Formats: sequence, structure tokens, C-alpha cells
Amino acid sequence: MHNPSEQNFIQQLSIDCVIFGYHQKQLQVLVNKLNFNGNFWALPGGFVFQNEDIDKAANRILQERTGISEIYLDQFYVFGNATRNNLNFIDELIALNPHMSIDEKSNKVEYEWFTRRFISIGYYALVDIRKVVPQKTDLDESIHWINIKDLPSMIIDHNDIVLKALESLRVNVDEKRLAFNLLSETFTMKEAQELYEAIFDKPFARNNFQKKILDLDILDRLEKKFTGAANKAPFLYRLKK
Amino acid sequence: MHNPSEQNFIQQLSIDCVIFGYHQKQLQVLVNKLNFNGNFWALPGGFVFQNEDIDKAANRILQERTGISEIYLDQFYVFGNATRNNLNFIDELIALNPHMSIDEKSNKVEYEWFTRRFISIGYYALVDIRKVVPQKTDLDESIHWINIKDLPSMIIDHNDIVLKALESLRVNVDEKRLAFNLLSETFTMKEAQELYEAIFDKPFARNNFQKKILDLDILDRLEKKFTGAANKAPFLYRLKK
DNA sequence: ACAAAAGTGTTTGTGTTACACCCATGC
DNA sequence: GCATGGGTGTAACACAAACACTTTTGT
Repeated sequence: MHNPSEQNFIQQLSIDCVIFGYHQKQLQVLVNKLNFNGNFWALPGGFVFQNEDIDKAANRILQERTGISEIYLDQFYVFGNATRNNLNFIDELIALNPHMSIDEKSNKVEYEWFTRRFISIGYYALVDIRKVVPQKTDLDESIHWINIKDLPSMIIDHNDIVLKALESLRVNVDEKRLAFNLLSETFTMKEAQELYEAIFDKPFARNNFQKKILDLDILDRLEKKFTGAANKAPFLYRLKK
Repeated sequence: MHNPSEQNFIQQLSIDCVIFGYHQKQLQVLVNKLNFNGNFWALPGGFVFQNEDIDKAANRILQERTGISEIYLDQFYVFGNATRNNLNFIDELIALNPHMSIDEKSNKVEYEWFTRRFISIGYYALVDIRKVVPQKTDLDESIHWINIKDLPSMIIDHNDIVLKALESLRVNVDEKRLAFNLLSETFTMKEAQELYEAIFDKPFARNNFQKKILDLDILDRLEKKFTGAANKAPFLYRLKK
């Protein structure tokens, strides 16, 4: 990866992605720990090339991080407060990483590129967590799926971005039937219900949930799934094409 | 107004405003005709200062154009296709305005500033049309309220921006009770209904509309309004504080 | 008295919630 | 048989749409 300041990016504009997965009955968010001393966590993000649609840029960033294309994506908000810059973060980072101070401060161009105020376009993505192999960049020490309820404090306003993304997801999940992007291709009704419960953080009545979802007429009922459990075998379902 | 390229604006980022008013039972949009030969129409817009929140910038732009502050405002979408630039528009403009060609082409900096690709943040605003005195800038020949159904073809994707703004308005009007921003302080139930009919472009049943709105419990019923018409006098209403 | 439009009530339909019951499966 | 969890039916309720009737006003 080259220095961003040397590339043909639009200046002061970034894209931040809230990548939602679903595992162990909980919503998970893909976040990376930056490759510096100190606990710096951030959402996967990137910049927009001069000749690139912003939707394409978001897709590219997601593909880099998840390894999969054809991801469900929605632009949900622009974060543009004047105080949105990396100054605090970079200064704290340099304090904790004395070796950086020479590199970065001497590299004026790079330092100035990064510490200017950024306007960031928020996208959220919904992925089947089993298909994703998280990829870190050379800025990252590591990249993790973290339960949305256990997210660490992140740089700038990234925690707020996650909150706003969840809000938008909740608003859109019904009308756009997009929750099923988080499940594998086939699933039981109980799995779908638990997913909804994770998204809305509240319980649903089993029978009414089933009725509501089936009345949408968007699922095909497949064969039963024999689990070996001491109860009736549930049907598998798949999204209609 | 100084040349934008000389000011401390964030580059390649603009704000476009869809300012909704309501008059003669129809939604109106404030648009300006550019001060050049040829029929160039555009939405009111502007740029963001380096030290300015984007919401503040939108507010500033709206105040410049309408003369009023305290305007209801919502960010609704970012338009960021790579093809979003003023090149076609500027070239057509120069063809129709030969005197410009020297000014603009020789003024390389200005020309390049304007013809680069722009990412534009869309805001819609709701105003009481009677309180607004539309202000043109020196780029405008004139500024007009135009019925949303009769809008001319505008530069770049400004017609699409209006469509998307209307879509967002329709989604938000119920939950945010924001339609009343378009009416004067007091209004009859019929006026409110006609406004809703203009926004959704469909009729509502009179009695059910009244019931629905009153059940929201957001209006105070005031005195009757005697119109001199040969029928029962309607009540006036006002938004509760 | 009548027309016009405002106000209000009643019925119908639809969709959601709550409760109840039956069915398949393994121990 | 029994515990467990899945599937389905129905009554109760809330909300919205459709229909009907009454009231006020000026001519």
C-alpha cells in the first residue's frame, strides 16, 4: 500500500464501513486494531479515487477487507463535523510511538494529509460471516469480528457511526428484506427469529414471527433438518429468487 | 462573492439544497436560473468552509437564499458518481457565452476548480413560503419558486436530486411530523390535508385524515375561521409546543 | 329551504398480539 | 410416556378504510 497522499484520491473525503455479521446469536462488527503501540481501534475505511463512484469505492474497500464481492451495501449517513480530524488520534499515537514522530513529522506531506479534517460517508454492509476471511492491511495489527455490544472505544467518532448504522439497519430491515443477507443460504425459522432478536435486541413471539415472515411470501420451504435433538425437526428455508 | 477557488473551501465537495415550499395546493421548489446565455437551471448550493460543520454550511446556504434562519433541514443522500462534474455544463456554457471563454479558460485555476468532479451532499429544507424572500447570488439571473411538477431540466443530476429528496420527505413526513413546517403558524384541517395530498400526490379521505392527525395529539385547536363561505366555519389549528 | 363543507360516529376490514393446542423426535 | 421444541389455529385487540349522518353557514 502506498501512502494515501501520493495517490489520486479525493482529498478530505473518506468512507467508513460498518460491516455486520451474525454469529452466536449476536450481531458482530468487523473492526481493526491499528498497528501501533496503544489501543487504537477503527472501522475499516478508505478513500475514493478521482475516477471512482463512491458506491464503487465502498465496494472495493469491502472486498479488500472481506474477500467477497457481491456484498449488500447501503449508504446511510455523512459525518461532517468540523472537529472530525485525526489530530487528537495522531498526536496520541505519536506520543505512544516515539519512533513515529521522526517518520511522520518529517514527512510533512503525509502528516498534513492525515491530520486534516475529513468528511466521511458511512456505509453499512451485511455479510454471511462464514464466507468472510477478514483481511488486514499493513496499517492493521489485526482485524476482528466483535460483538456489537462489546465494541472497544474507537478513534474519532467511529462508535457513533456504528450506532447510526444500526439505527438505519433497523429502519430498513423490514422493507428491504435484507436481514437474510446475514444468514447462510438455508436456515431454519428459529435462526431467522434469533437474528431479528439480535438486530432489534428484543424477543419476538415464536408463532407470530413465523406467520409474519411466511406472509411476506419471500421464502421457499425446503426439506426438514434433522438435528438429532429430542424434538420435531424444523424446516429449512431459502430466499426466493 | 469571491471566486470559490480562492476561498478556504473543502475541495470537490458541495452541498445542494432542495428547498420545499407549499403554495396553491402544490409543492414548490426554489431553483435559480444562472446568469448566462442559455437555459441553465440549478438547485441552490454551495461549498463547505474548512472549519465549518456540514450542517452549518447547509444552514448558511439556506439562510443566504431564503433570508430566514431556523429552517427545518435534513441531510438525505450523497451524490457521488464519478461522472458528476461540471465539464459538460461548463463547455456548453462557454459555447453559448463566447465572452466567457477568455475569462474562464485563461483563469485556469478557476476553470479547473469548477470542472473537477464534485461529491455533493443533498439536504432538503421545509419553509413557510410566505416568510421567504428569495435571494439570488451574482451567479444567478433569477431565482424562482417552481411547481415540483413543472421543473425545468437542470444541470448535472439536479433533477434526480429533487426526486430523491421528495422520496425522503415522504418517508420522514409521518414519523417526524415535519409537514407543518410548510404551513403558516395556524391552518385549517383542510389546508393540512391538501398539503399531504400535494406531498404524496394522492387523495386522502377527509374524515379519516382528520382523525389520524388529531390522534397524533400534536395540534391545538384554536378559534373558528369565518371565511364568509356558505358553510360551517372550520377550526384553526396550531402545532403544540 | 337548500347547497356546501365541516365535524363526528359507526361499521368493516386488516394486521398484530396473545393464548392454546397438536405434532414429531429422542430418551 | 414424557420432555422438548416445532407447526398451526383462533380469539382479542388495535388501527385504518369506508360509509353514514349531523351541524353550521350564507344565499
